Amino acid sequence: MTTATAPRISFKQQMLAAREDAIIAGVNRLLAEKGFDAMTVDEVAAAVGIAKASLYKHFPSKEDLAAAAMVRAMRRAVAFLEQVNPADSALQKLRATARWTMQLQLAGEMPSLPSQNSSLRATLLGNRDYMDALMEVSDRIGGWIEQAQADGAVNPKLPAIAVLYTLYARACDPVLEFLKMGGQHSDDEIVELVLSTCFDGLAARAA
Amino acid sequence: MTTATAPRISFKQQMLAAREDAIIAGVNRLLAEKGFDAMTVDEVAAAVGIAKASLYKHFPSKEDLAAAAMVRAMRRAVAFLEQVNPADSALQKLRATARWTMQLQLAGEMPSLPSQNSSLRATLLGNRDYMDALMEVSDRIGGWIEQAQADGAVNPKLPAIAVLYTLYARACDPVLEFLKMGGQHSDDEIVELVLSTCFDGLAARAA
DNA sequence: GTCTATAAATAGATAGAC
DNA sequence: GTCTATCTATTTATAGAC
Repeated sequence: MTTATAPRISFKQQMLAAREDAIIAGVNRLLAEKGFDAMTVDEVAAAVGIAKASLYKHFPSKEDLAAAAMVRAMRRAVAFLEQVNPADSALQKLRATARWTMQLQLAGEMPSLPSQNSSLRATLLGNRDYMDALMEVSDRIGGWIEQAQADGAVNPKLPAIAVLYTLYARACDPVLEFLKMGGQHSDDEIVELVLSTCFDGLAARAA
Repeated sequence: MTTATAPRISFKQQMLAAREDAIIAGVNRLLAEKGFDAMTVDEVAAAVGIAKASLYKHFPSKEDLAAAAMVRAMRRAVAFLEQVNPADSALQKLRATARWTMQLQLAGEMPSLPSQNSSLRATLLGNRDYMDALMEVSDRIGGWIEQAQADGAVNPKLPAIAVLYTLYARACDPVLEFLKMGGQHSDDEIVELVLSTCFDGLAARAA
């Protein structure tokens, strides 16, 4: 068989994958720092230490570049959700997930949501990998939300979809950046403060 | 005296002000729709129905254009705060204010916060009119927050500045847009849902 | 695949006639 | 002040040598 040649191919592929990982990591950081519109391909090339033309050998356009970063971010989210302690309550799982996203944001690694009329949005809606990962994330978190509502840990009167959107929005909450800039609190304190305020709001019973 | 000529001058000035108001209104809407980076001066000119060069007779740069819109938005906020019912409790005043900002956002008239590393940010920090209005807004709301905490209507253990930032952030909360896109709720329902969730979180006592 | 050099398109800003 | 036409710089994207 070809057992002797397989490692060579795999090695090349690993090198390629490693290079592309470095590119995507740079894109991810720039997306978190300044957003898609303000990010330039030149900056990406400079950040990775590669020529701009080489970037275009890997990704056909700026939007595909950003989409690749968003796909990686989504898959990392799936990977996080898969390793959450199954013994935890649904509420604990939700809190752990929200905490993770907030820590990511404070670390400057959370690409901003394409909530605006960005050209990136249409690209993502047509990206199978992204949409699949997004669905996987939404399904898992959605299940926990329903369970938490059944437990009475989250207000059952809230539409589950509204709770899901709220958790997505908190992952990009500018309050984190504001408080960090204030310099009065540690990152952990900021996260716990926003986390508590968020979940206290979700837990409240209707009057 | 010149009482006879004064109306003519005033009329011209009114025309000028009206034109500039139209420009700023267009900028405000575009800022709300796509943000500063994605907004182009050509779009502004097209929206107002004026030549691009004419725009530059009124405002020296794109950033000054956006800054003018942000100043108007801030002054409108001051005007709103000044007409809030003084008989209301501090909590009611805060709720009314947050409700107003959310309604503005759903109406597509809330310019996004310059929270990112936008070049607009430095411009605003150096803009006296903007900073004055921002301080006025922060002082008024900050006073209500402290009063609401004294009343026990807002958790006194939360730093007042964190509450203030939270209210600013809710004015741009993408949850509103998400829920609106879902099409399951009216604008009023969306506002009340997010508003309640927000203030329930702020009201909760520490364990 | 990576590079340098360059094309092609766009955006911010200006010139100059009216 | 408003317009058309243009400039200049930037940006996305590509050509072609190695």
